[in-house]
Amino acid sequence: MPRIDLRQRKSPRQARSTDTVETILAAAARVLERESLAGFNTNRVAEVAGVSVGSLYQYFPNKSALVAALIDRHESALAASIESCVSTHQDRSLREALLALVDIGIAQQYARPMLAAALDHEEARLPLGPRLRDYEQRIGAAVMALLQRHAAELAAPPQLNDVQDIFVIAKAMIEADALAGRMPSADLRDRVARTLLGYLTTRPGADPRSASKGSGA
Amino acid sequence: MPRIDLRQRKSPRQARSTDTVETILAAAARVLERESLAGFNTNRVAEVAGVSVGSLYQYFPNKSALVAALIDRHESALAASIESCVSTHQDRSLREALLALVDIGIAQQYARPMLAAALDHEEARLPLGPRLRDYEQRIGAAVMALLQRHAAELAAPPQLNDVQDIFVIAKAMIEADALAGRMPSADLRDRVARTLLGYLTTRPGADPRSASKGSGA
DNA sequence: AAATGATGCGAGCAATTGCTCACTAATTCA
DNA sequence: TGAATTAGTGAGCAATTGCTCGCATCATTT
Repeated sequence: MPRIDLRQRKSPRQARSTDTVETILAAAARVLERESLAGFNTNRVAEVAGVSVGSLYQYFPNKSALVAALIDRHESALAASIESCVSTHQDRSLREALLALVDIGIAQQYARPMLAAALDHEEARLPLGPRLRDYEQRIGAAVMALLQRHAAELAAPPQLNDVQDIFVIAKAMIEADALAGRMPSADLRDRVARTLLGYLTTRPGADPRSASKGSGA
Repeated sequence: MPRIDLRQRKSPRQARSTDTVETILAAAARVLERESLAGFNTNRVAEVAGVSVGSLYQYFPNKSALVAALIDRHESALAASIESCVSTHQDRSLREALLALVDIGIAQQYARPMLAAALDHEEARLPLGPRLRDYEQRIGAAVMALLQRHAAELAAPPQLNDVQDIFVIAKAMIEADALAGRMPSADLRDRVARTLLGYLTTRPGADPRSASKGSGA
């Protein structure tokens, strides 16, 4: 399984090749969301794109690079949305800002649930380049800024840990909802926001009993 | 891609064939956790098991059925653990019971993180049979019983929704932690328990502002 | 118009895959 | 003992896969 190299093979110099790359990526997304990873192969992508395999391999060195490009776009768009959202909701309450962030996640997941899930899974297994790290860092910074702006309402000063937890919790709840039904549950955004708020505003040792026990079965 | 049938092809009648099935399943688990789904193929599984492909296909009708069997065992064990845990912690505090449940999840995820993640992913895509539904139902009933025992401490009477959310949240947080590092973070169980408690004991409309808005971007 | 390069094509190779089938070996039963 | 049943084998087929390469077609520059 030669899954090592990642970068785009060649940059399109003419307008029509840019279109080709775009068509290929769109087709890749469609194949990935319809057939999942099992049916995702370069021949099929080329066929759906109405392009020859040769053209595909002119711009992407291998199959993984195609997926990587998809992930890159997805993550880039997410980072931009979140940064914009955080700055737009600067003087809103923490709850409102969180709700807005949750809405972004819902929009991303519900737009193409299968695609999002597939990309998510591949993201964990692929050797993500510095670009991806950068997006994640930007997202982390934006959310951290939001938390610091509302530090007074928090149970503890915001840590990097908190940002990651928030992200994981929201993503999981939304993904579960998205994979279960075609439409988002009516109370999804409130449930997620409530969970996040509970996480952020509850003191570490809320319950007096068994506060410092460590060994369990 | 003929991925339709699922059931075991033949039941072992002699002792040695039982061993063979066991060996095959163990090898399947090892291959799945080491090579992920990409490198998971029946020839490789048979090779690792030290058995011929023919023997493999005598008990499992196809590749998917192998994975399904793995999922079945995994889920069965989880259901048993949870039922046992809930009944063991009958007269403990809600927090202690939740911590114990979280410990079960941590144990399952950290024992074989890659395997757990792979099975998790396949579980969503495979046509899970009635057996799986049964396990999930048992888990749901056990957790629901726990919640009802502590209904007084809850913000609202426990719903099926709550059980699912709890499950999703805990699983996601643990999985994220497991995929990040080799050892569980020191504060993982507390963070998860805190999140779950926050979820359960926070009133739906905690923040007075923007309680009943539905449409967002 | 001619030269140069960028873009696109698609047959098809080498490798891998899921899986079958004709067969042998072990076990159980009579 | 010897048939009948169960278990195990592995070469290899048919299909699919990722990917290359020689060649045709376009666009741009001179």
